[in-house]
Amino acid sequence: MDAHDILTTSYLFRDLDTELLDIFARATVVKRHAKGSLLFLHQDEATQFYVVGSGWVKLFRETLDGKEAIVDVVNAGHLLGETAIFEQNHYTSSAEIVEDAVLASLPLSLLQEKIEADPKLAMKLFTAMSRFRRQQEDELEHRDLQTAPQRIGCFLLRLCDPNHNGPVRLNLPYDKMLIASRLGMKPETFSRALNRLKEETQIHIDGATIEMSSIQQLSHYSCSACSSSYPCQDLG
Amino acid sequence: MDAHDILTTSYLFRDLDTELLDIFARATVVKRHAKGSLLFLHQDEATQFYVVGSGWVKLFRETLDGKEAIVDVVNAGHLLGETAIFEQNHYTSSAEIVEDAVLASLPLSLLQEKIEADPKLAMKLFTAMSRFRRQQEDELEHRDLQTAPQRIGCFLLRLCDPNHNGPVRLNLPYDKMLIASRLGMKPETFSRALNRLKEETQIHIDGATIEMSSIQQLSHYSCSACSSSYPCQDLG
DNA sequence: CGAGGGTTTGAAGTGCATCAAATAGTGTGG
DNA sequence: CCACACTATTTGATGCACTTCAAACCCTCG
Repeated sequence: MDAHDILTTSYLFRDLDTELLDIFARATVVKRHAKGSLLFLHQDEATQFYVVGSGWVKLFRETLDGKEAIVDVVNAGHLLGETAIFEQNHYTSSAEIVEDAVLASLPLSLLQEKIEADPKLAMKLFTAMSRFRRQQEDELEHRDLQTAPQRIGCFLLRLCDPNHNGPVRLNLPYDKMLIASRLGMKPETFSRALNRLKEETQIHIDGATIEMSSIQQLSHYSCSACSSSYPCQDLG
Repeated sequence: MDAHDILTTSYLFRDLDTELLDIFARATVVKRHAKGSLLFLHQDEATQFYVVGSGWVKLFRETLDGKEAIVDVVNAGHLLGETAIFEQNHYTSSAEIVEDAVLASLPLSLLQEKIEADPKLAMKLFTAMSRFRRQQEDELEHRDLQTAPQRIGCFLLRLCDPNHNGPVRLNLPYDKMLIASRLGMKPETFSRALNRLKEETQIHIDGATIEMSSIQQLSHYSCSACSSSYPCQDLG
């Protein structure tokens, strides 16, 4: 995958004028990152932002007493660190590679310059930020109103293609431990909640493989405790 | 308070070119809203956005089974409904007046038109969105990592002037019931947590009045369980 | 004064966390 | 290919924080 390919997986760079896209592509460095490596730290000085080409990256913050809160876990097509533009060039969270990843890195200064010059690009970044904001609101609502098994159900639904009909079979995208903290629970709770979900919805779970006879089986269970109805995820 | 006055309480319109500000001011309608009235509903078609001149407005969402999650409770200087621009002109939450309010209302179409034309205005909106996004991240972290009394302490700290030295005396800005759900807890829990906070920090509470000998008294207690150190709030 | 909501208090329940230990998986060197 | 070391996951027992349900108290406002 070259710079072009990775950039255009992100909404921000899709459908951009060829010249502008080329400018970004030429300023891009594509690099492989091993699982476990740290990309940047909360409150570090920021010069680069990233587009995920493949793999998974965890965004998190730590308190003084060593506890960590996960902000998000993202994969291909997502932006990392771009918000530092609006925060005096400091990252707003730490980022760690949790599954071997290929990342495109670009200078923040270039993004800053171009969004000020190109309203179309600015609107795209607005859309991306807005989408993330909405996701955060959903997340907050879920923590308030959904039970642990419902949150897992919701997480699984977001892995599905909402237009798919009939039986679904899917794999958990990363460690159960990580999914647990992504959903704001402990590994033990996750394990038990998954069992409860299995009992209460009749879906089939074997290790990291999930099978269900239909999406409705889950959405009925999880989405009743949410203000938006399925599919609630970002499309496109 | 006329349109100009209200608009310039918001970061979005402050330091704007006089001509542009005038265009917005002429399109503004200022209206008084009584406590209890609904401003708009989640997923309603949106044509207007608002700037709060005075009073308090609750942003919330409801699930099918009647539970509600509070997104935010805002006062003077805050924007309402402006994000509908990026959501196909639909509001992303409901809004209810919780303390008699004066609101300036403006057409979304005008905002849309002007941010596409004026990069400076666009950058201001970016800053406002970014600030809100950060606040949401903090909120999520707090729900994860802080206890109920710590969250109340954090809430109180955000009502203080961080540069103030010595004894502080302040009033709760709205109903305890509402503060409770703003912080994601039940009224009973709030009441008990407030007592616990009193015991554990030696601050003085009488009805809606809070007194403490210094800000440190609280920040030491609440901010130890948070990734950002006091003052964590948005300045300016 | 009395009605009605806001607030507090008490008693009991629920869900998730914690601590501890067993089990399953994975990768390593022999 | 096996045994070991190490990590991920599961299970059990117990504890704590917040919720729920119920009732009292308080405050305000007609």
